[in-house]
Order: sequence, then C-alpha cells, then structure tokens
Amino acid sequence: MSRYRPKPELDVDADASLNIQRLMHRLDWNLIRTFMVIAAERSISRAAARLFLSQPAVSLALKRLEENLGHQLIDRSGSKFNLTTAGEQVLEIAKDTYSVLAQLGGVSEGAASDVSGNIRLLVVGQIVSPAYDEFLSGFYRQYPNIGVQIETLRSSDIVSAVQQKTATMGVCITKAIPYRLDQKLFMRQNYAFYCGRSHSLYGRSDVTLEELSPERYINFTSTQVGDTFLPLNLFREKHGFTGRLSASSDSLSEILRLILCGFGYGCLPMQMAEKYVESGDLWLLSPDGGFAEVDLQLIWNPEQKLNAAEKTFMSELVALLDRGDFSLISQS
DNA sequence: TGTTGGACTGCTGACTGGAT
DNA sequence: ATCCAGTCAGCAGTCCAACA
Repeated sequence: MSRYRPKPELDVDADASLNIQRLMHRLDWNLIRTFMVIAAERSISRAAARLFLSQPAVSLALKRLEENLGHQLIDRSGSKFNLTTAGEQVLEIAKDTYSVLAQLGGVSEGAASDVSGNIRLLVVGQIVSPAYDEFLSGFYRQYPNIGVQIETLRSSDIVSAVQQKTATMGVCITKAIPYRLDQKLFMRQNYAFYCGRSHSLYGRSDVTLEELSPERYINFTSTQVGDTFLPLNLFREKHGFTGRLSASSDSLSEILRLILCGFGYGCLPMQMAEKYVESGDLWLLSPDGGFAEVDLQLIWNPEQKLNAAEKTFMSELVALLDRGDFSLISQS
C-alpha cells in the first residue's frame, strides 16, 4: 500500500477557475525558464547546452510543460521548429512574468523616499574607460540605495537575456539592431596588437605584416555574434596570417595575462594596455593597418517593465550618451 | 521527535528514427 | 554521414506517511 499522498484525480467537469488554481499550484517555474531558453535558441539541443543539461532533460521538460498547460507549444514535426500560437502567447506571458519577478530583487526596507532597487547590467569583456568609471562613481554617490549587479557574458547571451527581459541593459558588440531591442552607441574602443617582454618582437618599432604573420597568437573567444568578430580575427583573415593559436580566453584580463606571460601576441583595447606600455611590460606592435575600432552598443528592451532603480540608471546613462558630452565615445 | 522506506521526480547515457 | 529530437532504463534525490 502506498504511503505517498495520492494526487487528486482529474475532474473533467471542473470549472475554469479550478483548473487555473490547479495549474498555478502544480506549475514548475523552471519549466517556464526552460521554455524561454528553447524559444530563444530555437533548438532543444542548443537550449540544453545553454542550461548545462542533457538534450533529453530539456525535451522532457518541454513535454511536461505542454502537458501541464494542455497545449502544444512548439511545432517540431520534421525539421520544422516553430512556436505554435499557444507557444507565442506563453512566451510573451513568460517574458513579462520574468520581468516582474526580476524586480523582486529590488525590494528593500526603509528609505522609501530614496530611489532603491537593483540593476542587472550585462557586459561583454572588460569596459576600460575612466569616463564610465566616473559615471558609475557619481551614480553611486547620488543613489547609494541602488545595487548594481554586473555580469560578463558573450554578446549573443547578452542579446538573448535582454530580449528575454532578464537583464536591465546590456553592453555588447553587435552591428545589426537585435529584434525588438533599442540600442545606442556606448563606446568606441580602439584595439591594437601587443606582445610581452619575453616576445621576440618586443622593442621593435618596425614590425612588418610578414614578420607578424607566423607568430603564435592569443585569441579572444567570447564576442562572436553573427558575422561580427574582434579585430584580431578579421585582421588575421584579411592578411592570411599563418601563426598558430597558442592560447585563448573569453576574458580581456586573462588575454592581458597571457600576453604578459609570453604566450604570443594578442589584441587589446589601447586604453587598457596604456599603463602596461608605459611601465614597459607590454610592447605595441603596429604594422600597417594593425589597429581597429570596435563599437560597443548599449542595448535594452523597450517592452520591459523597469523598477525605479532601473529607470533612473537607464535615463541617466542614455541622457549622457544623447548629450554627446560623455567621453565614452571615441576615446583612444 | 527522529527514522524509515515506498512513491515520485528529474536527471543521464544509450539508443532509435527521421530529415537533410 | 551527420544532426537533432524522442524513448527507454537506470540512478539519485526528495517527499511524506507510518512507525518506534
């Protein structure tokens, strides 16, 4: 005899409100999150990889959600992978729900008259800018009750998170405006090639492309979005470089470390490398055309419901960018 | 009140089948 | 041949009524 409390039998004659109550009671919110990732990735396998789960686990989660809701959410017959009408509706509701739930983090006690709450800002790589630091510093002095959570992610993941309304704003590398998002030029970073003290080209001011071509290099791995690559990759492809990859990282700090440790040459924002060049730890390699500009875009979702903290942060940052007196732009 | 053990849930790896 | 989604068996963790 089972000791487990039996589930109430389904009552096919129950009224709608009872069904809704039952659904709310049983619904696992993790299934909603899984569905949002599946919809964003348009693939169960890719969603599984992103959620660090196996493909069957995600497939079964989707199946459970569809059974709970009583509707097929994704038409996955054959090679097709399209949201059904019910799937589109559930996705919209899920996005709005997550947007509201994200504001729970902004609940705080006291100081009702002050703006308070939390901001979740996603950035690609490392933003090196005294002006940006100055803005954050001033913002904190003015709004000490606002908490700022900054996470480093790949550009593609930043776009996805902002589309799903799970982050306030993002700073990423993207040329085309992502679907349903607004964007504004946040910062133009100038990149150049550098090597460390132990590198054979250290101290050489007349390095040619032919000399640089066979050298081992360090690659930045996290900024791929569609056809957008960091300048090192573009430059290497353009000039047919032959050197082997010696190391890679998705962190600019680690790229810097690898260059300093002599793993090869690599591409860094000039602002970031400046003090290391002055101290003699880095050497600027400047073959013809060995410089590139990368635009960092500020993106946000205009359909997202923001808390007071998020509204304040966004309006102040966008206003600064609009006025054009924000020296985040075109620094070198 | 703490422990036990059956039922349940959700995961994984292995495998299968369809589409390209 | 390869990719992707679904199915299945087995496993581990959790829940909770029953019991000492």
